[in-house]
Amino acid sequence: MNIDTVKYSDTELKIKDAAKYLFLKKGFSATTTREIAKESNINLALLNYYFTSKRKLFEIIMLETLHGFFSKMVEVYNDEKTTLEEKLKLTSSKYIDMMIAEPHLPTFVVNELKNNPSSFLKILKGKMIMKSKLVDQYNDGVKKGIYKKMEPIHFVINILSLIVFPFISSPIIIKIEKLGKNDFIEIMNERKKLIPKWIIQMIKK
Amino acid sequence: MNIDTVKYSDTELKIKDAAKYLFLKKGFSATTTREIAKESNINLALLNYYFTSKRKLFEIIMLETLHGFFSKMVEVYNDEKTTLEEKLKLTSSKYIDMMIAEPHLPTFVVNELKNNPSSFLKILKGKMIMKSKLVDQYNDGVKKGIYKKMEPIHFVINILSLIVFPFISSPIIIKIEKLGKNDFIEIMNERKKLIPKWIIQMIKK
DNA sequence: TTTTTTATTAATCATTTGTTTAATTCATCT
DNA sequence: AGATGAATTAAACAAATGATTAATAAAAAA
Repeated sequence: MNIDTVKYSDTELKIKDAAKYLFLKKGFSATTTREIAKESNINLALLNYYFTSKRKLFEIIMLETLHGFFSKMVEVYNDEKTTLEEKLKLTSSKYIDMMIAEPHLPTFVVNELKNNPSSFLKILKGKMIMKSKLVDQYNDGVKKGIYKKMEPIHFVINILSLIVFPFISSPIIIKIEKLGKNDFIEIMNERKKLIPKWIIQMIKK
Repeated sequence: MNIDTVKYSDTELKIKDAAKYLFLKKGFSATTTREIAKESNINLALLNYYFTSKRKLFEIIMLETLHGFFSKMVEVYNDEKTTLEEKLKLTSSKYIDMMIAEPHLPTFVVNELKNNPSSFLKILKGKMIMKSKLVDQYNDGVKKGIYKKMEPIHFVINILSLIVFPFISSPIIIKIEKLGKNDFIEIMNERKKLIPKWIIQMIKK
């Protein structure tokens, strides 16, 4: 059964939404089943009735969330029609929007992959990042002599770092700069245009 | 009482070490007092005898850890004698070494600052990052026309992103590239030299 | 040595927490 | 309407967990 096509009843969706909200915000251990029940306005027993256990419910949410997070990236990275620079603009823009909308997403993803790295494989079966069109295009640029040669892994790491890390460290940034939430969002929106430029400068000869 | 000069007895140190190990690895909620007792070979009651509560113990470890993490950065950033480029090399090198030695450190720091952002202020009283010598030197470069103008906050964010994020996402990198632990460390060591170059390229006109 | 304070231990308490049970309500089908 | 199965509920269970107690051992002070 495909992860996108699973159908859920009304109550199941209420539970899942509340659970996702809490799991993303506080993590697995710090979230109690009673909290989930309260947040979703359902009876405590329904959680186990529909999802068997807290752990199972968590697993479902985790896989869905990770899938959503990475599939978007892979889509953009493997687009045959766009140039390298366009791909950079698209990923920056899409991911920054995504994380503005769901601020707890990046820390959740990072924590879960730390606790359960192999779940990553379930998500990315066949979907390649290191053999993506983006990496091809970078390698082509190296051959043509317009880009500096470096291990493609650094190239990919750097893109993700510049996009994702500011959100992971948002509390620090907000404190250091004494920002409001909207100030922070504005700065992140600036980065949509800046990151592609920076990356290009980093690799250009 | 200064955070560096607090003295602890033998038993207290055993408890603190075990607790730090577990808290960094699994976080506050997922760590039980019985685990800490077992890991440190002390009687369960001694935890409360010396540290009153699990929460108090955690607070102590969190503050010490955050302090250690940021004070090193501030030191380097405010050194009057080193150039901007030297500061970049030094931070990259120091931080990458630090995180190779303590792989759980960055996620812990990030999670704790998310859960308790104001603890950051207790740590950084008076220690400035945005008004550091590093930022001064960058601004000077802009005035002299050798560096591109951008908000200094981006400059600081980018440095930290390139240094820290790869460690936070190490499980992903290891899976994607099918690396062993030592391969990963090698790649991170490469970055000690690369990151300063990248940053310079990003800001140079 | 005797006394007093400190450190350590095993046992226990009181909550919390994940899960289950048994009863009840609701919807669907005949 | 009555029967059948699914959905929902309140109550309870069992295990885990943070914390405390009261007794003992060790160390320090007298």
